[in-house]
Amino acid sequence: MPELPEVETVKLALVPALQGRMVRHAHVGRKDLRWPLPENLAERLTGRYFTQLGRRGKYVLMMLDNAEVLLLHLGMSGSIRIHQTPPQLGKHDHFMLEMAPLHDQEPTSYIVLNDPRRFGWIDLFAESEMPNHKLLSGMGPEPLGNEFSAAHLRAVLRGRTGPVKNALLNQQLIAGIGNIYASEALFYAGISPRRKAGTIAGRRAQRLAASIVSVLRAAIEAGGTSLRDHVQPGGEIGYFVQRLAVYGRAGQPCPVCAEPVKTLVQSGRSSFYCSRCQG
DNA sequence: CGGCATCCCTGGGAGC
DNA sequence: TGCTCCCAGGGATGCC
Repeated sequence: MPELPEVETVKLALVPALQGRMVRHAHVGRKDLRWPLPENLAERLTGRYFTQLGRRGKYVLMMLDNAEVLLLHLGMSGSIRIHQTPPQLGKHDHFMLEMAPLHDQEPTSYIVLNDPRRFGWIDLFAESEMPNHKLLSGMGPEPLGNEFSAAHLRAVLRGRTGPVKNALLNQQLIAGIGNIYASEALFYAGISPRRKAGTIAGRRAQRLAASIVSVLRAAIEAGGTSLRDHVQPGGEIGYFVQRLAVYGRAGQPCPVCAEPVKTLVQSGRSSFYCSRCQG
C-alpha cells in the first residue's frame, strides 16, 4: 500500500492528533506484526509525549520526549485512522495510542493502526541508535530532499544490469518509491520499465529524476493514492488514484497516445507502461 | 555484490 | 450465493 506520498500524508495527519497531548494509554493488540513488537511497548509509551514527527522513505518516525523514537511501517495493507471518540477496535486494529490533551478544551485523540496482512512493523529505540538502525541505515536519499539529483540517480544505477523498474523499488538506492510510483515515474520519463538500469544516463537520467520528484509531489498534494486499504487518517480517500496515468490501467488508453496500456511482471510485481511512449 | 524467486498474511474481486 | 483462483501500495531471506 503505502509509498512515500501515502506515508507523508499519514505523517501530516498525525501532527494535530499528537500536538499538545500525551500518551494516556497504549493498546497493543498482538505481540507481533511482521516481527515481534518491542518489549513492553505499551508501558514504555505511557505518559510520554511526542516532540517531533518525521518520515524516512516509507517509515514514520515519531520522536518522544525521552529521546526515543517510535517507528511505524505500514507494509502493504497498513493504515492509520484517527478518532475523536473511543473507537470500536476491529480484528485487524493491532495498535492504538490514546492521546490525552494537556489542556482541557481539546479532545482526546485515538490513533489506530490497522493492518490486515500484518506486513507492517513497529519499533521503539533510542534516537542515538538511529544512524546504526538496521532498517534505516543503508537507505538511499529522500527523492524530495537535497541529496537527490539526476547525478545521484545516474551514479546508483550505473553498472546495474537489471531492469530500471526493479532498481527504482530498491530502497537502498532511493527511498520511498514503490510499485505505483515506479511505473508512473517511468511513464512520465518516457522510459521502458524493461530498460537496463545501467543505461540510464544523460537526458534520460534528467527526465527520470524530474519525473520521480514531480509525481511524488503531485501525489502528496492529492492526499496519496487510495486503492484498497489506504485511506487518509481522517478516513478520506486519496485522490491521486484518479490521476494515475498507467498504474492499474491495463488495456485502457494511454493518456498521451491512446495506445492501450500494457502490463508485465518483473521480479514478481506488475509494471504498467505504454509501449509507444516508453521506448 | 547483483539479480531473482520465494515467503510472510489476509481479503477482495473475477470467473465459473 | 458459493467456491476457487489470482492478485495486491513491501521487503527480508536465501539461492545462484
